[in-house]
Amino acid sequence: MADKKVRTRYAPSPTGSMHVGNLRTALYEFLVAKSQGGDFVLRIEDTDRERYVEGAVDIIYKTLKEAGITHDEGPDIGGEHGPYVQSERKDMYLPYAQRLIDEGKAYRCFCSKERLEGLQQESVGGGYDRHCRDIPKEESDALAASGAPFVIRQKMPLDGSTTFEDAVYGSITVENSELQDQILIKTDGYPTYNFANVIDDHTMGITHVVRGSEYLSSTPKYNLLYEAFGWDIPTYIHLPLIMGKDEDGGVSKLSKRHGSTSFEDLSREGYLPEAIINYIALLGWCPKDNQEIFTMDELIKAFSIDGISKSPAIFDYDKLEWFNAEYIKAMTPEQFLETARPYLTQALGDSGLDLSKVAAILQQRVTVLTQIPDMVGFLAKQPEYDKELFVNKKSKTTLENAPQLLRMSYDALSALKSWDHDSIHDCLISLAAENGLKNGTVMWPARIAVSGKAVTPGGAIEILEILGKEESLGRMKKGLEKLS
RNA sequence: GGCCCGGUGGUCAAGAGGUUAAGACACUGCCCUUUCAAGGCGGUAACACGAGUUCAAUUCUCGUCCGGGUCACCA
Repeated sequence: MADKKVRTRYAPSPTGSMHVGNLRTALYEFLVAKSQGGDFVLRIEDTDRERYVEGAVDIIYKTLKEAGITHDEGPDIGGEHGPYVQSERKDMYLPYAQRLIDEGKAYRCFCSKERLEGLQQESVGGGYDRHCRDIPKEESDALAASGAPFVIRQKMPLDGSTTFEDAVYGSITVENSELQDQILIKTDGYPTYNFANVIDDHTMGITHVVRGSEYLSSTPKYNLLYEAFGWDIPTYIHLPLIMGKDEDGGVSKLSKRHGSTSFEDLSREGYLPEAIINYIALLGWCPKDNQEIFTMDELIKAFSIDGISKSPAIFDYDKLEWFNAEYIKAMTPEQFLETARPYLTQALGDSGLDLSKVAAILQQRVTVLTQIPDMVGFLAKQPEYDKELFVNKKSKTTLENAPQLLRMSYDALSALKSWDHDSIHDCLISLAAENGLKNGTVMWPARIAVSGKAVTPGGAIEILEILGKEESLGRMKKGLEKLS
């Protein structure tokens, strides 16, 4: 068999923001294709007009773009297999369903929703009873012609079993008796997801179907459809689910109640796209050499299907945060300044402070961008603080010695001609040396006075420098007053 | 409930019939230090259980238990 070019597709429904589970599926589909020199296709599945959300398609484009997952074909860029929006393909599906009816592999079902609901209530897990499966052709045609609403169902085999191969889970067999006569075309004329999926995947030449393992049990239904049409069955790659921790300690498929689970949310909360992608790439897949940090190109090179695991993975915000911090630390100072700028501006406004200096003390300490305003707010406006802050055991400072120490620093700094990092540093360090004190003993009171916080990004020297001489001395003076 | 899938530290995970059962996150100890971080060096912690196969099973088989998924005119 000649090697066909690998083609995968990401087929989201425009129903809102992009969940990390979907994002991860998109990523893997992209990686499956790209790691084998194939194409990655974007297809919008909007057959459910009731759940359609305005603007959701744009979110998909935006998310994919920010995540660095680029498609080769799609609604926005076209391609040879269009249209790429299911609603625009609507007319394609009915003929296929009709063909199955003509071949006796499908039939019209005229049952009302009420009847079907009744069936479900009668027996637990009991589904459709194939009531319309054997309506004679003439009768069916006449009913349809009379305008009676109907759906089209596929005739499932009554006995035997269906087996399929999954690239991750291996061989899976399901008894056909478990399968219902699935609906292909809904009353509104639209195809069901399952049906449209098969038709689209086939007509778009998709070779590898990558999706979450929640589809594992419905895969036989897909295969029966491929078989009914006599089409080649694609390679199935089912992905282990991403789970979230429930409040009661249990776990379940990751969803909104587990917190921020969409790319948008995470991004808004200060996680970098690269970090999100890197993290979810490793949720369910492991490289041969255990590398942790990956660029997208590296992922493409390292990715292989046999590294995909079978067991579900719990989404771990701690690890995501670690990745985020790694990416932040790896930025150039300029890059970090730019990504931090909105947050810095939010906290510091037009305080006139040198943002690049502020960014510099932040870069090694920030793990999530949204922490920034809280971390630097004290620079713009000193918070109220308790004089107890001047007490620090490790630095050997007490309420008794703090006034003198602070006074000492104040005088020395006042005399300083140039106000830059080195000058301040030398000034305070030599002050400590001359008085036989630990550096920390001198630095602690100064830092507290100037910041009003027990914990700050950067030490006394950095904060003094950023604040400038006038503001620094002003704050120190207030500190002295507070101590007296 | 039926069916399907899974089960290595708290989390992500590598692994192989014989290993001191990797690594990362988290937690934690020490060092460094101008607070906090970052960085460096350590530490605690795992093969769900019971049979079987085998000289040898965490690894293969079966059962049990536990967990998850799925059973729509949703996707």
